[in-house]
Order: sequence, then structure tokens, then C-alpha cells
Amino acid sequence: MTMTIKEIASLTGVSVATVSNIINNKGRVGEDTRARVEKVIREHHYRPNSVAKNLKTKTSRSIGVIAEDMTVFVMPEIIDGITECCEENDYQILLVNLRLYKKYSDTYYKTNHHRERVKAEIQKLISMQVDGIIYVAAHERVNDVIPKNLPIPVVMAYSFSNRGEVPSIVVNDQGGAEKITEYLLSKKHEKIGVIAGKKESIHTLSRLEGYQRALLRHQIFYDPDLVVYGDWDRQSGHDAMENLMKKSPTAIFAMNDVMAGGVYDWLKEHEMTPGKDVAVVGYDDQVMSAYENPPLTTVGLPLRDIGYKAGEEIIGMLSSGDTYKAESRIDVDCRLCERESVFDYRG
Amino acid sequence: MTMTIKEIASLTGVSVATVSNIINNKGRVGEDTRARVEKVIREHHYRPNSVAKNLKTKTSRSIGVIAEDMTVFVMPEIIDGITECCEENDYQILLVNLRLYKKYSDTYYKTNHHRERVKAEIQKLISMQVDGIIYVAAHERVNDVIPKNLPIPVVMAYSFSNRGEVPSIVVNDQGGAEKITEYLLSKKHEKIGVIAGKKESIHTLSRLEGYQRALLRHQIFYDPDLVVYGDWDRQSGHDAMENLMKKSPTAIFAMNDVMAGGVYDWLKEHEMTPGKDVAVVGYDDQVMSAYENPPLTTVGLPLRDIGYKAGEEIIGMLSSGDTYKAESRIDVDCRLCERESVFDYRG
DNA sequence: TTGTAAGCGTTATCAT
DNA sequence: ATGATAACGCTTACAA
Repeated sequence: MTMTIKEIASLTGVSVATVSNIINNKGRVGEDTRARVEKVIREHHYRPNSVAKNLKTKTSRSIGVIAEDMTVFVMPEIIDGITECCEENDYQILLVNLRLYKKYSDTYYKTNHHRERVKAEIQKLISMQVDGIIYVAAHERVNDVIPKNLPIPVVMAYSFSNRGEVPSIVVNDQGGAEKITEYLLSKKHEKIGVIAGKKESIHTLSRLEGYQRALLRHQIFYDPDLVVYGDWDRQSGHDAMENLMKKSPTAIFAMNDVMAGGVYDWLKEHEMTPGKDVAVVGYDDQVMSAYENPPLTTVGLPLRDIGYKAGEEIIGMLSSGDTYKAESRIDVDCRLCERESVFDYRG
Repeated sequence: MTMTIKEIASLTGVSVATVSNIINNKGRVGEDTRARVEKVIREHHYRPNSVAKNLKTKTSRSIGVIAEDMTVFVMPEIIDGITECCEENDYQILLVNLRLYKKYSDTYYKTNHHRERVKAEIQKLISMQVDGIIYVAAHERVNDVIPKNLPIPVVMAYSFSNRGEVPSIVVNDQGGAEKITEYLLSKKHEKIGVIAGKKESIHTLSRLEGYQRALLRHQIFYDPDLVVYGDWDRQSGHDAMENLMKKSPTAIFAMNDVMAGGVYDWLKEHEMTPGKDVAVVGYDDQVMSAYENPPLTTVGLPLRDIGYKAGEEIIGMLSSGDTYKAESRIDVDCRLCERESVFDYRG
């Protein structure tokens, strides 16, 4: 069907070794033969069979990407980042889509069934000779699905691995919250109500810390009554406002865009306009936040950067072998998405 | 590092041929030896090296997926569908993300640069021994990037290939428009204004046809003044209303959800409430449509089905070789997403 | 500078 | 029922 190196060799009257050397610019080759061989290669559109090459070299320049669920909003950007990095370094991607949300609803990470599945997929990838694996989680959490003692490096994106040899690439959530609080502060808002996420969430915790740090830096007293907990839903954002507004904050920091939408709802119901009577900011930079009225100022998750960094990390581990000292955890900074839901407060 | 078939063979005192036979249930093998060998395989967690296997069998049970841009909203679902089908049939996926939007803005498909790129990527995939290729476009159009005379089958998802040997899996756009118009008709709306997309768009054309067919079936006169062209933007949906409302339609069919958002805007500006004073429906089922107020009734693109069908098609071509007669074009039906923006009209 | 040949881990053919 | 052995297409000592 397609050509082999042997055919090229006989076509040009040289040995396969020479052809191989020419293809990979190795060894000493005469200018004339090189030219002759390259010409034939070009004319016949010859491409080395990489399967044979991989078998011989025991490397595939490919990395396995295991995505917990393709359809969760964080995935495309993360994978885009991974592919960008891999493209730059000439690595291929073998994609595995676990489809966890579809299969086990959203409690999958509590079941054991899926651990077995991950283990099996990793084995399969290893048998395909991938050089390394990136596991991409659908949401941040402590994630211990990666089996121990794997013969190839693994990095975890968007979750915390609980082991040092598996580096974690995660969002600098505290930094993000600090950044947006700083922003509010810079607009002279000092009484900032916060609608937090679920109490047990890792995000809620770090974002709260970030909020507090910003206040601290500006020597503003932290008032616990100014924070109300929601459950990430729009409705809960709406409902939280009832209590929150009793303290008459001039700005609201909702810990995700969806709840910020609920804040908009409440405000409009009460004849107030967001970004004018009360400043409101969200978190995540979900698509709809740009379509809200007014467009929501929020903090953008560094999704693509996480993917890119994950790629860098694994390729780093690969290219320098043991000498490469992987960070066990990398926090990637968020960016501020300034839109129109915040005004300058003049007390 | 990891085990080979040879080691298993010597460990059990049989030949590699027998081990291979056992692994693939081929040939005659004694019950006892089989048991013995399988035990050793299990104990040592042996997994055959698939690179070696692929080299030998000249097949990889993997298909290359070339995505024009991972971050376009249609991609995740389409790829999810592909992966689902591939998983069921035990195929692996090699993902290539062209990142076309990122690289060449949104006019990439007019340049030639990207055709070369596609060609190169296809060659690379072929050299990796993929059995087939699915090309996933970021938006529907006539797409002729696939080179001729490829040694493996290709299918095009979400675009029309211009050649018979490359089957196209596309949205049944006409059917979708017909379906939603039928729905409006069933709610007794007969004067249905439409905000079309750009005039030259393939979507605009087919959706208009669907609209007309539904009217025809109900013997309702098609009034060209009832259709105004927008450019898919929210603003254009808003602006179109100015003229459209002069004809006092009881329902508006916007050809995408974004423009339907513009319709909402216009209505609210004029103290009318969508779904109460005027029915409005969109198209695409973008995420935000569920968050509009009231939630927008729209037609859902069969994205995941397109991916799944593309998988089926390529696997069909693969498994039955030449005997498989591929359809050159498959139209996948949309589904109606009934929400709250339509009311029963009582003239 | 170029060629010979071994070997990567499988499968498959043909003996035994 | 099992075993030798030749491929698959490449890279890489080592020899010439």
C-alpha cells in the first residue's frame, strides 16, 4: 500500500541504514547521496511508519489524555491548552473520554467503579506506549484515582493529586478572589457582601481566604455577617440576597457567575439595577456572564493555561528523565474580566 | 521494564506462539496449559504491547479525529459522541486540534494555508497507522479540505464534503425549522415573523425552506414581508424587530438563540413580555437559552448524534471494507427544546 | 561515507 | 496441541 524504507533504499541503490540516517539527520552522509535519496522520498511521498519506529525506539512521542467528561465547560479550554503545548513540542495526543457525568451522574467520584475504569484505561494507554499521561478532572477536588507505581509519569490537571510524584496543576483560587476583591476595593467599595458556595467546597474555602486577605491588606474589618452561603445555583444566589442586603453592602461578590445571575434577579425584582445601585461580581467567566445585562465583571479561570502547564510539566518530566524535579503543585493565576457591573462608589 | 510475551512463555514453559494464541483465543490450546498461562499473565499484570501488535497486523483499532477548533461550542458534544461510539466498538482516538479560530481568526476556511496543514496532519495520522479519520468542522459549510486518493476512509462531521467517497454527517436543518414552525402552528400561531441569518448562509436557506414547508402543509400563505434578515448577532435580532412588528406577528422565529435574545431585549424595551405578548423561539439550544427569562423554546442541534453517527459510519466502512456502501450524506434530526417562551394563541 | 545485521514484541505459517 | 521461525518496518551498533 504505502512505501517502506526498504523500497526507498533499493530505489536509490543505497542501504536502509543510510536512508534512515538521512531521514533522522544522523551519522555522516555524502551530500550527493543525501540529495538523491531526499528527492526520491519527496517524489514518492514517503513517510516513515511511526508504529515501526515506536516499536524500535520504545517511545511514541505521544501522551495520553484522560478526560473525566468532555462536555463539562472547563474541558475544551484545558484540552486546547494541552494540544497547543503538545503541538509545539511535536507530541501527539491519545484521547480517552471517561464520560463520567453521563454514566454515573455527578457523584461518580465517590464510587469505586470508576477507579477500576481509570486503572484499566491507564493500562491500555501504557500498552500503546504513550510516554506520559495527563488526567483532566471535571472539577477541582482531592483526586486519588491514579494508581501507584506507574512506569510512566502522570500529571493531574484541575484537581489535587494526593501524591508528590503526580504533580497537580490547579487554579490559584485564593489569588483570584483576592484579585477581584482588590478590584472592588480600588473602586472604593468597602462593604462587600459575599455569596459563598457550598461550605465544604474547596473553592469556597480558598476564595474566602482570598477575600479576607485583600480586606486585611486594606485594614478593613472582616465581618462574618457579610458572608452568606449558597449552593452554586442561581436560585441560591437570589435567596442569599434577602439576608445579605440587610447589612446594606455596596457590592456583592458571588463565588460563581450563576449565583451572580441570581443576584441580578433579586436586584431587578427590587427595582435596583446591578452595576449602578449595587456592584456585583462573579467568578468563573462562564459564557453567559458576558450576556447578562449589564455584562458581569468576573474572574476568568485560567483553563487553557492549566492545560498548557500540564503539557509543559509532563514534557519536562519526559525530556529530562529523573533529573527533572517536578513541582508537586502548581497554582495558575486567574485573570480579571472587567465588564460593566461595577461602579465607582462615592460614599 | 514491563513484561513481554517471551517472558511469559519461558515463565510457563510454553512457546510464544501458544501464549499469543491464548491471548487472542485462536488455534487449539489445551485446557490445562491455557489455565496455567492465564494465571501467570494475571499474576504478572502482563499486557501485550499494542505497538508491536499494530506493526504486525497493520491495523491499530484507532481512528484519527481532526477538530478544527476545540473551543467552538459544537465540538465537545460532537467529540463526546465520537468517543462514545468508539468506546463501544473498542477503538482508540488520536486527537488533533487544529486551533483554527485561534490561529487564523474566523476566516481560516478561506485561506489555503490551512489546507496544507490539514494535509500534513492527515499524513501524520496515516503514518501512525490510524484505520480511519473523522474530520470535525467548527461550522457547517461546503468543505473541501480533504485530499483525494487517501489510503484510508474519511468522514466529515458537521460540514458537507464535496466528494462521494467522503460521507458527510450534517444537521437536518430544514427538518429542525419545520419542526419548530409546526410547534408554533400547533399553538395556533399563524402569523409567524422570522428573523433569518445572513442571506448567503447555508443555514439560513435550509431553515427558511423548513419554515415554508410547515406553512405549506397547513395551507398558510407565505408572506415574504414576514421575514427579515439579521447577521446572527444579538443586536441584529433586536433591530430586526423594528420592521417585523409592523406586520404584527403573534410569534417570532429567530434563526438562532443569540438573535432571539435580541428579540427579548426589544420586547422588554417596549413593555411587552416574551412568551406572553409575543411568542418567541430560537435555534441552536445554546447554554444561555435556558437562562433567559423566560427560558427560551428552541431547537437543539443533534451534536452528539452527529459525532456518534460519524463514528458508526467510519467503523462501518472499516469493518466491512469495500462491501460497505457509505451514504454520501446523512442528515441528523434536531430535537425540540420546549421551554416557556411560547403560549397558546387564541385569536 | 556506507552497508550488514540484529532486534524491538508481536502474529501467523507451517511443521511436528 | 504445541513449537520454530519468518515476517512487520524501522533504528543502531558495528563492520567495511
